[in-house]
Amino acid sequence: MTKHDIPGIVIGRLPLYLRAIQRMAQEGQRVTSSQELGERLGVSAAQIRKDLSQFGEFGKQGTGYNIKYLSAQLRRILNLDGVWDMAIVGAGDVGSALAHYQGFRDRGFQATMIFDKDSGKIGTKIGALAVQDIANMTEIIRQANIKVAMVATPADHAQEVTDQLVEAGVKAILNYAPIQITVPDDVRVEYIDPATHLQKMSYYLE
Amino acid sequence: MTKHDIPGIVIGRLPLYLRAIQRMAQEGQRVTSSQELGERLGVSAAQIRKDLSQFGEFGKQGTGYNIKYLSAQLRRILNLDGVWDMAIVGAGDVGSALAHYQGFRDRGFQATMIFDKDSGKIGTKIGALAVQDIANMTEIIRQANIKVAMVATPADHAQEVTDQLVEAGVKAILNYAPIQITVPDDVRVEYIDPATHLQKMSYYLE
DNA sequence: TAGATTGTTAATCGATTAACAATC
DNA sequence: TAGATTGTTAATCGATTAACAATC
Repeated sequence: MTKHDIPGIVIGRLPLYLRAIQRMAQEGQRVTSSQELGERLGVSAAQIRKDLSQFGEFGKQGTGYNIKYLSAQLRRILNLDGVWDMAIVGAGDVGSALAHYQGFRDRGFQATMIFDKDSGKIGTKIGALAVQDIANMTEIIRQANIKVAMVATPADHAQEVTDQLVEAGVKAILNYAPIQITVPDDVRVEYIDPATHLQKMSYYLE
Repeated sequence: MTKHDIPGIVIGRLPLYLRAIQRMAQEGQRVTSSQELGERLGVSAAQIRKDLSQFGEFGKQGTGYNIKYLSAQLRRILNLDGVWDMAIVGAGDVGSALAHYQGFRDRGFQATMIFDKDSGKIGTKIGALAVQDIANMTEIIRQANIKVAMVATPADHAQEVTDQLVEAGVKAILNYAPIQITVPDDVRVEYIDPATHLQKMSYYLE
């Protein structure tokens, strides 16, 4: 089984399944079914069973899925057994909010460094992180063996910063800049752009 | 033509097309083709032509699409001719970053109010906005005829806050809380959860 | 006119769902 | 045992792509 045997659209749903069952666990629930999970998430029970069956047999006929077990399996599949260190590029409002955000840790990630090019910001602290000079970024990231980064610069610097991250060995980039960026085949990019989400919805307004 | 004749997946791509051609316009370009646009966005030329053809004929054989014209048409289709006022719920780091964010305006939205329940925050200013008491939210939003809101509360308050927004007449919600929320059929919800994006990518790491 | 590119149809591809035997 | 629910297959549904006549 290579990574590419499984459609990306299936992989994209696994984190949603994980989030939902972790919440169920928090609420003290021990077992769930594809039906219950599907209702919570607004997807069909058949789809959940089919998705999970791509990776193994995690349920039991008649009773459903043990939540702790399924949670552990999903974390294993998604490479979330440890915690991935992340770099943040850009110490504006978005980068700052990301540096403060406490929610990553429980879900397998933590920001360990933040970079900016503004000399007025370099050296200041954002939460627990001191802003570092972007001029040294490539070397520092490579040294620390960081594989995950979040880009929170203005659009017109995003590609340049991305090139440096790739050069430094980063393999997964979460891009907050409202622009498409180009990377080699072995690097993944995901996008977060609130305005595009809002525009999707405004179509249906009025 | 009702709104539901056109697949949501097509609507979801229009903002990306718009973003790309607005950038082209900014760079002084006057005309583009489905091929060029597709290369920029990593989608096929055929898909772009097919998507656009759902709404009309915007191009010219032999030459392509006039950027200003296509941009205006997309804005019209997406209901972006004016500026939609938005409410922000939750004045933590995320709400605060959203309140400061200058990028919405050019893309058809602006935050005009922010609410929190913390009496220590109520009355303080975040950018141009004074934090208001969430206890008065429903009334204030209804009064102002606000149709769009962003939820930036902790997960365990997101549903409660959503119910109030719906009650106040909001029809589009961008939810930053890492939890699925339930709304009536005539209300749209989009989700932003950086951790799920990161988890999608970690599957491919190592 | 020759070259380029659209809008659209038909073919292909892929994803979702329904159904059910297996079995806890 | 009877009831419930899985994992999986086949059928359905929907989205993408290829191809090309129309035409700028």
